[in-house]
Parts: sequence; structure tokens; C-alpha cells
Amino acid sequence: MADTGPDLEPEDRRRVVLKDVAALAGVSVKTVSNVVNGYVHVTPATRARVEAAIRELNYRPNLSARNLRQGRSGVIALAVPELDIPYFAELARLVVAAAEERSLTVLVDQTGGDRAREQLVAEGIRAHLIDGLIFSPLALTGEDLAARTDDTPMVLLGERIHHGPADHVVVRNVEAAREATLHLARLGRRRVAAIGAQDHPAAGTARLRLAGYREALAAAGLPADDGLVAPVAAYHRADGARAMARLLDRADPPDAVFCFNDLLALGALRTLLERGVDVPGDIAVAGFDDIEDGRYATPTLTTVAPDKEQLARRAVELLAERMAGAAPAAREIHVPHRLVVRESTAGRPARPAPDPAAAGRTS
Amino acid sequence: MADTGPDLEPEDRRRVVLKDVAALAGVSVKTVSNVVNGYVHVTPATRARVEAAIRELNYRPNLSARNLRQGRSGVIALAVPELDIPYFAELARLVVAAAEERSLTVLVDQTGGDRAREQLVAEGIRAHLIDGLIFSPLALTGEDLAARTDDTPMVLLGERIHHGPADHVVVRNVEAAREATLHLARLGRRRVAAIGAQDHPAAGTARLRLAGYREALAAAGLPADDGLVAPVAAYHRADGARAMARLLDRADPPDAVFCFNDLLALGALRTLLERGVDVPGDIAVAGFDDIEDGRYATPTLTTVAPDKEQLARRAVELLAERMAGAAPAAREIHVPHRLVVRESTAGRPARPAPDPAAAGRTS
DNA sequence: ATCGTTGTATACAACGTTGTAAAGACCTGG
DNA sequence: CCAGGTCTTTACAACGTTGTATACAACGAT
Repeated sequence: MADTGPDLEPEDRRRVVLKDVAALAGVSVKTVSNVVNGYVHVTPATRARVEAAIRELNYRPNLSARNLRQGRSGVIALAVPELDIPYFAELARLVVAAAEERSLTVLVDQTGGDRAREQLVAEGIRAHLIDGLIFSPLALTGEDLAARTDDTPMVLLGERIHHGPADHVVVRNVEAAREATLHLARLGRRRVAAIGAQDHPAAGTARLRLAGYREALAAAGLPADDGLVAPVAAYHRADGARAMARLLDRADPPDAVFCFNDLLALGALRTLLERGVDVPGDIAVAGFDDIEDGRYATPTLTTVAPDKEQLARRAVELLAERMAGAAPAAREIHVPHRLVVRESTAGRPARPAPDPAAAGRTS
Repeated sequence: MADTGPDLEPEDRRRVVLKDVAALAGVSVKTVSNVVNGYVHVTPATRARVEAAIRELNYRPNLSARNLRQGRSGVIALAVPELDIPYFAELARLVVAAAEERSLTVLVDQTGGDRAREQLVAEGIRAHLIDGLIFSPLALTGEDLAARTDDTPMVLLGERIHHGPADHVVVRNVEAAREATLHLARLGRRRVAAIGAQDHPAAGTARLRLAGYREALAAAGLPADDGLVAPVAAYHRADGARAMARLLDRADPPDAVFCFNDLLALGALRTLLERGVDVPGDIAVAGFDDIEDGRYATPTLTTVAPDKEQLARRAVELLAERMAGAAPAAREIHVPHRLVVRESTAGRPARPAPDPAAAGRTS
């Protein structure tokens, strides 16, 4: 608090700027800038002298200044509900990696799925700090997003907002849910339950997966019993565990369950185990997302595996296009998915199983 | 690519800046700035006029300019090996939350545990973009860090670098590992194995936890058998699964295993399950980190639970102090931990299969 | 030798913001 | 009604960088 802080050398403390390098190298500031930016027309001799000065002073460009000058920051934000939900963590890793390939830095925002916070994000809480936004909203509706005034380029992830105003990259939720449910029906299960229904208007994922589930029941000639559709407050393990318990407490429990994400399924598995219910003998379980945990669960979890790698890559790609100035109409990109059948529906493999890492995927 | 892009209105496209607001409100640029920054001496009338203009134009301050002017960005970086390792994901969430309380934005860097990348991070790859760094290095040694030339404030997380040049916030690894191992010994286990030893010089965590494990064996009067110490390449489930398989293939397999983190333990559990080994009946398993997965594993996982909340909070706190200019000597802060005993050592709870906790004492 | 032509280096302004210093408006008390 | 103070607002400069325009040097061709 005292003064500007001559904690160390009074002068040396200052950050090194172009001017310092220029002085040491005996050239103009702009020449140093040119060297830093790889401008072609610089004599090898000059370049060498400048580079030596840069090294000697350990010069680092001031990004704030550069950004101010250039009007962009090279930073994009990734806004997700929570980082420690495995699906989003995996996505975050992939987005950061994809962004890096384009020399973009990722700033991570956690909305907690909270509507007010999501609105702030959409409204550009980080405006001018970021050049673009990859957003995975939970609570916002299509109208909310359409009403957005901030014009930072945005790409929506993993959620389908009908006629949204922005690009979105998604998996074919209805089809995928149908495939998973049909898989359960083809095992001969007659009472296939669903865990993960949600009421509120923004619950796009829940609605689509529920639709796929119902389509599959119809296609398989099974009756639709709304008592077998378990709503949840959120998509965490605990919700899945509770929902499973409620289903088991019914007079006519299900013989299969399709959970709208893997965390719900893992919670359900836990309840089944505690109750001594055999999986998949008594009840088969399938999930959605293919998070790593599912590959090590007991039993390993059958699940819909979206191509997350591509999800991330395409999102960054679309965003980069818009950041570069392209302004096509909102696009909807679908990434592939596949059903990965594991023990929770197919049963335990023969005794000697070598490497569990090989279960399901290349790893 | 064509031109600068009159995709919309040729003029309206420009971002709104202070000047625009000032013009509309009929005041000077500085007055608008004063309003934005909550400067006290502004007439209510003026303030109202300015605020109206701000709303009308939807003005957002340009952070690059503000940062340039003020010499700081309000952004800190969190550098961790991988975001989809649950421990780091949880930590990331907590750090982001703690940072938010101080109006700091977090930028996440993934090093992959790669030495070159960690060096870049330490050397200030984001210099001038960030005001501080919270770093959880995997491959760097204390010397590497001491040799760092960048002077961005830094706090090290969860890793103990001896006599490091920076603050670090850590759990008492040796003590915690000792407690966990002693817990296994007190169950009556005689052949307690360890999974997670690592050779390379930077593996501080592995070394400390191994030391704690050995101390506990000595304290319990158990012989130290190096054949029971399983090295791993990394700390993922697959490594734990493989290491467990190797231990089981020995002529004299262990009757308990202390894994140096929960992922290793989860991998080990998977192998045990596949081999039909009863946990904790035949082999008791304990981990470290208390990640959520462990609470839903089969059986639920006994583990050392570091106070991650405090870990994150203290790290941000120390960093903020240094960013504010304080320059005390490097500090080492210890956060509390506790041993959470669950089914993997205590046995299945009574619920479904009446099975008293004493089941853990079978061997 | 002179003229372009190309290649190299420079000065200056500008990006949008805020700190400084100072000017203007307004009040109080003599 | 004015001196002296406080409150409010302003002009200007500066943060570090890069685009533009331009000066200067070196060159081959006339």
C-alpha cells in the first residue's frame, strides 16, 4: 500500500517494452515490432541484433496493447454448467485442444446451469475480453438467446435450440435415444423405463431424448407407460440414484432403464447394486455421453457415444469462421454418435477379461 | 474476405465506445468513465443521463483498453495437466468460483503433464494476458521452477516442490498417506500393497505418498516388501487396473492396497471385480483425492479427502496478495484432510445383504 | 551520372481507457 | 457582493502496440 513498490530494483522492476528493446538494439520501435511479427523486409543483421536484444531483456509483447490495437484478443470463452461434470470436463479438454490448434486461448465460465448467470454470459459479460463464445446453456430458451443484444460470435453446443439465432453443433438426440431404447427392447425387455425427463421449457435435451425413447417404444410395439418415465431435478448421480429407487418401489418395476445421461445411469447402477438387483440380469441399464467413468463402472455401462472430439472441433471451427467475419445464416451441425454396448446390457464377459481400458473404445 | 464487411449497417457495426456514449449524453468522455467506474462526485442528474445513454447504446467497456491503461487484466491462469481428470476438474470448478469472488476471471491451460508445455507455462506463455498463475505441475522439478525468468506471481497447487521459489498450497501428503495405510493395517491386513510409485525426479506426490506408506508399515510393524510397491506410468484408471493385475499375478498377492489417487483405485477395483476378488473381503482398497466417482463406485471407495474447497480458496488468496504487490518469502500452506472410510475397506452397509461392518475383518 | 525500382527502416497516429491537473460551477460566510 | 472553499466536469496525456505513409539506401537500367 505504501508506494509504487521499489521492492526490488527501482527501475529494473518495470516490464520490458518495445521501446527498451529498440534502445538496446539501436533501431526504431517499429523495427522491433516488425521482427517480433516476422515481417519479411528486415536485414538479417538487423534482425539478429534485435533478436539478441529481445533475448537479453526477455521481452514479452503486451497482449492487452496488441489486442487493443488489433481489435481482438485471441481469447474465446467456453461456458458450461459445471466443470466437474465429466461430460463437460471432457468437452472442455477437447475444446481447449482444438482452440490451441488455431492459436486461440480458452477462458472457462461456469454457469451452474443458473438462468441469471447464463443470461449474463449470453449478454456478453466478458465482451471485449473474448472474441467468441462457445456456449452450452441449460436454462436458457431459444427466445432468451434470440433476444441477445451482444453481437460476439457464438456457437451453441450439445443442445438444440429450435430456430436459434446462432450456429449449433449437436448430436442427433432423438435418433440416438431411439437407438439406445431399441437396443433394450431387442434384448427382450418389455418394461423399459426412462430416467431424466424434465419439465421446464428450456430442457431441450430431455425433451428430445424422451421423444426418441417414445418413438422406440412405439416402433417395438411396447406400451408407453408414463409411470416408467422418471423426472429428475438435475443430471447428477444422486438424481439417478433417487429416480431408480422410485422406479424400484413401484408395484411393477421395469426390466430395463434408459438414462438420459451417464451420470444418471451411474447413480441408478448404485441403487440397483444396493438393492441387490442384478444388472443386466434383472434390469438392463443404458446411458448417454460415454464418459470415462462408465467404462470402469460395475458393470461397465452401455451408452450412446457422441463423437466429442468432432463436437469440439466443429464448434471451434464454426466460431473461428464467424470471428473471421463470415456471417452466414445460423447453421446446425450434426456430429456422429454410436451405441457402445457394454456389460450393463450385454452381461458380464467370460471370466478372463484382459484390459478394461479396451472395453468399448480404443482409448 | 471481400471487404471490411458491411454485412449489416455500415456504421452501426462499430462497437460502442465511451466517446459515443459521451456524445449522446452530452458530457465528456471522462464523465462517462467516471459513471462507469462509480466515481462519487457525479450529479444524480448527470449520472442518470449517462446511464440512460449507456443502456440505449448497450455500451460495454473495452477490457483490453482498460487493462492496458491499468497495467493489469483481472485474468489469472489455472494450469493443470488435464481437465477431464476428475480431481483437476473439481479443483478447476472451485478455483473458478473462488476467483469469481474476487472479480477475477480464470483462463484454463492444459499442460498434459508434458514437460515442455509446463516450461512454457512457467515461462509466461500468457505473460501480459494474465496477472497471476495457479500452477499444478507434473513434470517440472524445483530447479526448473527456480530457473523461471518470468515474474508473474505464481502459486503452486497440490504438489510440493522443496524449497520452491513460489508459494504453494498443499495437503500433508506424507501424513495423509500414513493415515490411509495405517487404516488398512488396523483392519488386520498384513500384506499392504501400494499402487502409484513413480521414478522420475519430478514425481513429488508419488515420493511423498510412498514415504507415508512406508512410515505406516514400519509403525505397524509390517515388513516392507518392495514387490508390493507397484510403479505406474500415469495416474489414470488404466494404470491402476494394470498395476492391480500385476499384483494379483504374484505368488503372494496383497490383502490390501493403498492407491496414490482415486483413479488408480477405481482401476484397481475394476480389475478385482473382473477377477472375482472380493473387496474388501479378500483385498481392501483405499485411494486419495475423494473424487465424486469414488462415492458411487462398487464398492464405494475409502479415500483421503483433501479439503479442496480450501485448497482452491487459499491458492487464490495467496495469489491475490502477491498480485496486489505483497512480496513475502515463499510460503507453504497446508490444508486439512481427513480419511473417509467407505465400503472398500469397511465392507458393505447392512441394507440389502445383511452384512455387518465387521465383514471387513475377514482376513 | 541519373532515373526509377525495389528493399529497408522510420515517424506518427491511433486503438479505448483512466489518472492528473486544472477549470468551471456552486455554495458559504463575512 | 466577493473571497475562499467544495463539488463537478473537463482536456490532455499516457498505457504498448501496429498500420500507414514516408524517407532513405542500394541497385540495375538507361
